[in-house]
Amino acid sequence: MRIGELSRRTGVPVPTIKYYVREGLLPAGLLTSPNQATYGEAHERRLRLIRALLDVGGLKVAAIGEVLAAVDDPDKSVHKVLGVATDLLVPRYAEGEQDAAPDDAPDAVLEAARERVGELIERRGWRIGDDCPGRKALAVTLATLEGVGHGEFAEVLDAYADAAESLALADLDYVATRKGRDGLVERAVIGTVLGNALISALRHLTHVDRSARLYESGELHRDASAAGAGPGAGAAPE
Amino acid sequence: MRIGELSRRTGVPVPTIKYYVREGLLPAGLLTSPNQATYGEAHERRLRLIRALLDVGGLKVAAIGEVLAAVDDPDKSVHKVLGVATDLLVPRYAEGEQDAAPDDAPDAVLEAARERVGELIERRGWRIGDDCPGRKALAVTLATLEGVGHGEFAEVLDAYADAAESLALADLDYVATRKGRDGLVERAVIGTVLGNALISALRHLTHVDRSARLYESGELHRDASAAGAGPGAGAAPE
DNA sequence: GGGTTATGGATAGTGGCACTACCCGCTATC
DNA sequence: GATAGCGGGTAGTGCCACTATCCATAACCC
Repeated sequence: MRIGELSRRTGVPVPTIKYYVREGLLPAGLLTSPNQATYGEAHERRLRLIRALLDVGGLKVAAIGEVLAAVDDPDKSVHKVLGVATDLLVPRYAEGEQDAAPDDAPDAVLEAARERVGELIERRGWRIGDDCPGRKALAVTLATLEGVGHGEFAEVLDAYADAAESLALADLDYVATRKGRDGLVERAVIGTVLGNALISALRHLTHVDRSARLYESGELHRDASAAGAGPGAGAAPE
Repeated sequence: MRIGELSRRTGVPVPTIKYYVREGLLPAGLLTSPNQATYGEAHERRLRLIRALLDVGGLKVAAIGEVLAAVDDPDKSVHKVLGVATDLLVPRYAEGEQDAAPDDAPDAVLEAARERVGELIERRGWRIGDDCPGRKALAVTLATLEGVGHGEFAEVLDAYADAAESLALADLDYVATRKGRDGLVERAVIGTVLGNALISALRHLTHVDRSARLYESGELHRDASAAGAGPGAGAAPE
């Protein structure tokens, strides 16, 4: 097929497809003459994957490029590709994140949180390297909780870790059914990214359900004139 | 305190604080003279909350404005505020999301996914309105899975739902310890947003652990020269 | 075979968003 | 009284995911 049909099939505009090719997300079409190329089913799959990672996964184009480059590199071990892939999915709290009170305590809170993360990992027996970005991501989250005065929320950490382990088991059921490296890696990427979207949506639903049961008598969420919340401005708290 | 100290305490630049005030996220300081104002501890808390929702929660400024406006509106019931808050956290798949093949099937896949979501909700006995955005969010995710050729992943849906229910229980333990409306609502918001970040980070860690156990003998994640993945370009798949 | 449409390739521009710079006249502080 | 900080406003910045435009050529359609 040519680019027009690829565009029609996937709903991605032609210029956008060209853009993805330029960015290295999508391999160029196979040239049949100096200025004519054809695209195969692999291109279509790849394109849909890109859109999934972009729209549902919320990854940015550059990150997708890195993930796909790792996936396409046959020299990388499964473990390493999975490492790259999952690393890219964790929001990259660049360097100086958090409030970082310059004179008070630069990041003593963060350091304490890191420690707690280490304890958790040890308690769980997880095999995780010292500079795995997930450690920092979790520590930043815990530190942020402290920062907003909700450090107690961390008490549910173990319940969350239980849930995460159940999810990992479920993911494994899916991923490990494939034997070939490529299919396996793709499943892992999909599982990680879309799995996050899945759990997030499900959490939303369970929260709505809980809220309905507890704080509202008969009315259902969004049945009446619920939400809406006029043009969001003019807050007047405290 | 004046704006400079507020800035120093939270690490947020003064112009940014002014920007938040302009956007209605943060109430203005109390004027003591025509051009002099003081800020209290409530401002500091609010500011930290804004940064948490922004940096860790990934909400955009406008969405934060809506959430806070709802939180600050004493006329809104707990259930409604929670509805607004959790709604804003679900990525707003605007309208025409997904691939949307224009001639093939406009969104038959999406419709089928919606149906499956309905069945799940019924099966679970969740009390959720028909136009709750979470339904769509979940349906979009399922449809996307189909689109990338991984519809089978939806088989783990029930396992995910189990996990989501456990998490909801844990959240409840935390939220319901507060009785006053305001504290309760804030806990709910925090729990929803930061809880997502928490579970996402924990999932990352469990995946790294699983990956290490399964696909690598002794080496630990990121111990050696793992990731890195040079300038992401020049992919050559298929 | 001649006109319309689509294509590959490239450069430049757009729109959204979260800030950030700059300026003014005034005020707190040393 | 000098210096630094402040409230308030407008305009600009940097990043990012596209999108527009152009060109010469190729495909398709009668």
